[in-house]
Amino acid sequence: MKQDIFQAISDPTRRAILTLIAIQALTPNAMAEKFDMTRQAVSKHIKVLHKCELIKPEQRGREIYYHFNAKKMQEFDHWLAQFRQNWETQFNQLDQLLSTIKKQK
Amino acid sequence: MKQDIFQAISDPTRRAILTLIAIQALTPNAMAEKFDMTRQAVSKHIKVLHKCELIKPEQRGREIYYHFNAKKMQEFDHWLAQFRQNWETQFNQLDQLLSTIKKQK
DNA sequence: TATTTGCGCAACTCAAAAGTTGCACATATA
DNA sequence: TATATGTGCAACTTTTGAGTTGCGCAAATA
Repeated sequence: MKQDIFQAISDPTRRAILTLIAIQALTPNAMAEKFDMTRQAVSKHIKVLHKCELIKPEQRGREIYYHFNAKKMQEFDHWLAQFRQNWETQFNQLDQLLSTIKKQK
Repeated sequence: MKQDIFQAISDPTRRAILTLIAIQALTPNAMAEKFDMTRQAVSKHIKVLHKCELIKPEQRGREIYYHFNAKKMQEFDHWLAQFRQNWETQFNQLDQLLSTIKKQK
């Protein structure tokens, strides 16, 4: 199994988990109650998120609270940076204009 | 097949395609030359990217130039926005402090 | 100590997705 | 017109991943 952050967020359940624990750390059982699936299924999603370090466990007795890891989430932000100029400047429109000119000649 | 931008971005080849065409529109053949796989395999990735509108085709004779659609990529940026406060403020540290206090009592 | 509870791990099933080969079709070019 | 080229589509195989059931272990509780 890959442990890639992009693969990790491709699943809707895992994105929901991240949204939940970004507000408050939760245990696997607490998460499972929110979704219509078994604890083990949620546990598998946690495993994926943990492997790629998007979440961090904190053991408290027999319970494990999973925390959101903002630092890792920033990697998405960095990856997106390469595309920012494509929407922050008129680059796109310029590109399209050039294409139109090429087509016409 | 889903046509979800998160699912589309989860594949490394598709991310590479996006990086390539964000700079310059390319034909499927031109893309396939960059990767160690058949044209048909690349074509399938293009189909996924096209379905979720991360890329836009432009027919020129028998060739098809695929353009990067920055507008769609912004949806990813917007999703990420919900987590920005988690790294832009001291929210995390505060959360950890509260947890520590809870543990101690 | 015995029982309950919270959790992770392993084996399994089933569905989805990645990649291949082969084909059809339209546009170029000889 | 005949041939080469660029592309998409369909059928197929193989791999991956989501979800289930069953188990074992450690911590809490009676």
